Amino acid sequence: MTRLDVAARESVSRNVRARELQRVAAELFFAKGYEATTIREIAEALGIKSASIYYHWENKEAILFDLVRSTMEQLISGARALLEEQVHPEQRLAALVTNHVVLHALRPKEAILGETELRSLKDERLESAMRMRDEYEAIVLKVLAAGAAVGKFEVVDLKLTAYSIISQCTNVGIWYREGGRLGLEEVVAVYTALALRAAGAASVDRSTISRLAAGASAFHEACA
Amino acid sequence: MTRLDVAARESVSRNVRARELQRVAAELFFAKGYEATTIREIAEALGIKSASIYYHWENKEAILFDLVRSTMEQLISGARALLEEQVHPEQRLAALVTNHVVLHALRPKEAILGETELRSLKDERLESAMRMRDEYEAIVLKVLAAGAAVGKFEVVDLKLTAYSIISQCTNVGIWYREGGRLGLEEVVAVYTALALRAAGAASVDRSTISRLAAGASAFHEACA
Amino acid sequence: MTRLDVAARESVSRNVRARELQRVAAELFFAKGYEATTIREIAEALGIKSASIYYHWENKEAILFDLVRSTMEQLISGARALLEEQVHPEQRLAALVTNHVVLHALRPKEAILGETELRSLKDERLESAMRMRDEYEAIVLKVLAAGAAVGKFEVVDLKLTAYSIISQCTNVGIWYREGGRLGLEEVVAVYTALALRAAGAASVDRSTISRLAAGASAFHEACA
Amino acid sequence: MTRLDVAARESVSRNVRARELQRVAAELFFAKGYEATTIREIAEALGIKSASIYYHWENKEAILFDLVRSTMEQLISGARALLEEQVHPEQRLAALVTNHVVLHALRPKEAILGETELRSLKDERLESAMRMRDEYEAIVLKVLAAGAAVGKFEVVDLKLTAYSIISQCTNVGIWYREGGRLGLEEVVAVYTALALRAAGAASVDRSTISRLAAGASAFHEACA
DNA sequence: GATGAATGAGGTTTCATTCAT
DNA sequence: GATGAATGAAACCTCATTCAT
Repeated sequence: MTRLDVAARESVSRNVRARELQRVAAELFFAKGYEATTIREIAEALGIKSASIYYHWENKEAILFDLVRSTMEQLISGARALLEEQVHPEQRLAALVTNHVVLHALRPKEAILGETELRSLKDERLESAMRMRDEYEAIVLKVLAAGAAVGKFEVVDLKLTAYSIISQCTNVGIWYREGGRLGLEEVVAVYTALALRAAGAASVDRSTISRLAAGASAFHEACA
Repeated sequence: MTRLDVAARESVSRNVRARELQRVAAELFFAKGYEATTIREIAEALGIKSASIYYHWENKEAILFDLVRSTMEQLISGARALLEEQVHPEQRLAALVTNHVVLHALRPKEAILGETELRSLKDERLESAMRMRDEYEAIVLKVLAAGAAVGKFEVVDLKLTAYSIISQCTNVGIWYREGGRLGLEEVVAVYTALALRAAGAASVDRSTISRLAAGASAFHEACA
Repeated sequence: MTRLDVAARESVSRNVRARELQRVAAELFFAKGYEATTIREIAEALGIKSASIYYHWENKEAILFDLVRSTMEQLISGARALLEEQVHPEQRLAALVTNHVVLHALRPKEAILGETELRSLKDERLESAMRMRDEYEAIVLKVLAAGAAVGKFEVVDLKLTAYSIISQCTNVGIWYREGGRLGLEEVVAVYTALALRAAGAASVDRSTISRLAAGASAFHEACA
Repeated sequence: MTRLDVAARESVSRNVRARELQRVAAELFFAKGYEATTIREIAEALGIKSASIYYHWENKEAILFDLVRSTMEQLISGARALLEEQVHPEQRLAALVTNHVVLHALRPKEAILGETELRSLKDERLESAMRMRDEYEAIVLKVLAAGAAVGKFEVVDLKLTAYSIISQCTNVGIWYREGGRLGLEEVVAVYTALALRAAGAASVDRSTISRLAAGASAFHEACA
């Protein structure tokens, strides 16, 4: 084995550990909340001792922050990627909704932490997370404002509509389960319809939904 | 002073203490979360020692449960009271939205705990709280279903629409502040419009909004 | 029992606890060092659980600081009290030495912590302790300088002589034990002789030593 | 390169590493104390990982012991070397003081550990270190006793005088810095004067001081 | 009604040390 | 020679809760 092989394998194994911990921590944080979850529980779920966690992470808050940051980054970059190919305001809004819904459906536990556990972050980590959240909100607001500006949307209140759309799409993570009553594309279709209604916009046809859902799924599955 | 007078005064002062604690605890639970809030902090905010809390409450969980129960009861009874006078599906949905928005605007800290801190309740208390939540959801679902049945609503998906409406109305507690950009009636108007759009329903006129907002305010202020 | 009685008894019992802890902590810090002493050991020596320590003290550092502060205050106030009655430079220096030696002989474990464990204090507590140490050094320096100014002392180097006298007197705590080879007054006599030699001063007669030793003993025993 | 050359080179590089670690460890132990210093800090200061320390040293205590032993050996062998050439009691005492002061001035951090951190050693290492300390004390006592026996010293108390001289000379390490108010020879002069006064002895002339200081400096610099 | 004092349980984190590579 | 990863032990400290007064 060459030196590079060793380095590569080490890097892989480090990533594997990190991924594993993120999965386990997200599960526990989602189920019990960050504060109610102990480092020991995370370690036990990983099959290691709690002290070993500290070789990889600075402290408990860093674990939460890693999760929040990585999902927020994925949310934002997914939004940007899907928006790039859309021109019409309705399709742009549909793209945003699809991205949001797909991420929250595929990684519900991780994705929701950015909403529910932000208050457990402190100082720089809190600021950093809030900056990302603001960045995402700005993207949504911009799409709504642009559609309203060209007369395609009839928005009751810009900010409140944005909040409503975001919060209703976030909801998907609470109830959606693979193999449930609705397939992922159908869920996307429902939330897109609701969002377009909230924006006072015309609906988009099903083929657009299909295309967007496929794109979003590909993007977010590649991230995992 | 008769025996009864003493009892009455004690009961009143007990209620006063209880109200005070509920206010303080809601504030802290809202700001830091239930798990991150300590009994000592609550006691300090009340100007007493932590041991004294246990004269009034069985334990920490009971404090949370009291808050959750009282706001859920208020939410449900408010909804029933406002619905009683409405006949048309649109007005009935508007009544639900108004009730929800007004309660969350007037008592944001208490009202949101039923969403965010439910998972800290256990056993019977958790079941009891979940039963109330289900009861409230059933009311919303029934209004939506009735409107759809008579062809006044065009609902994409019953359950998802209900969730959407509830979650977007709950949002109001996060940003609404008395004396802010929008007055309470305007906020009600916005959320009613959004909810009617989500339900695929015709809009209601402003005078209805005014009447409902006034009724809901009266109801919930009387509770406080 | 009246209210005042209760308050008095409580205050007494609090002081008793505090005294007890200071004795026990001084013993352990002296024997093993501050860092090597655990809160549990202190608690066990007191017959309580480690958590109980935190009802009385903010943290471990506060225990050390309490010890350091109280002995430094006693050292300084003892020096001031004994100096008040002395006029001649030799007697003033003898008074300083007597005070220092007696305190370190009576409370060796507490007294030495201000030298050996200062570095474990941090921030304000460290600054506060260093301010007291500087204050004490200034007293010694002033006495030496005054004696030199009137030609009664022949000081090789002011600062180094002060350090030497202080450090050799501090030494007493390491070996002196009640009932040992030398009685307290004899020890005072030895260290006074050494200090006067170090300062290039005439010796003082034994009756002065006796008087000073008695005064210092009375003062410091009253403190305990 | 022969086998022996390799061994020699290894031995040299091992010594270089060892010297480096001793310097770094002494610095940290001096600044923060042995207990408060971590193996990781030592490793970081050396630019290696903490696990690597264990290739060179058995454990943390061994690092401290190595430091204590090497400086104590140097203190004792320096004392013996300087005493060899002195005959008169005053000069012999001056030689002891010079040796002590010079070592503590040149290697203050290492030298003081034998006083302050002895209690962190255990079992054989503690006994070994205490034996060396006793050996050194015996040398000082012998010089004092010999001077007193021939009537050149007027000692108040043999043991206490020895302790006083040792402790005041040890002090030099706390405040002396190269390039400060006093040069090394002046410092030696001051402490020699103080020691001779403490012993009730006549002073020695400056040329003796110069000679002793030069000899001690040469000896201890050669050790480094 | 209130609280001083205490405590059991357990939390996060640190640290010296080990060992396979 | 060096280190990544892990760990046992234990440190400090927190907190809900109890109970005698």
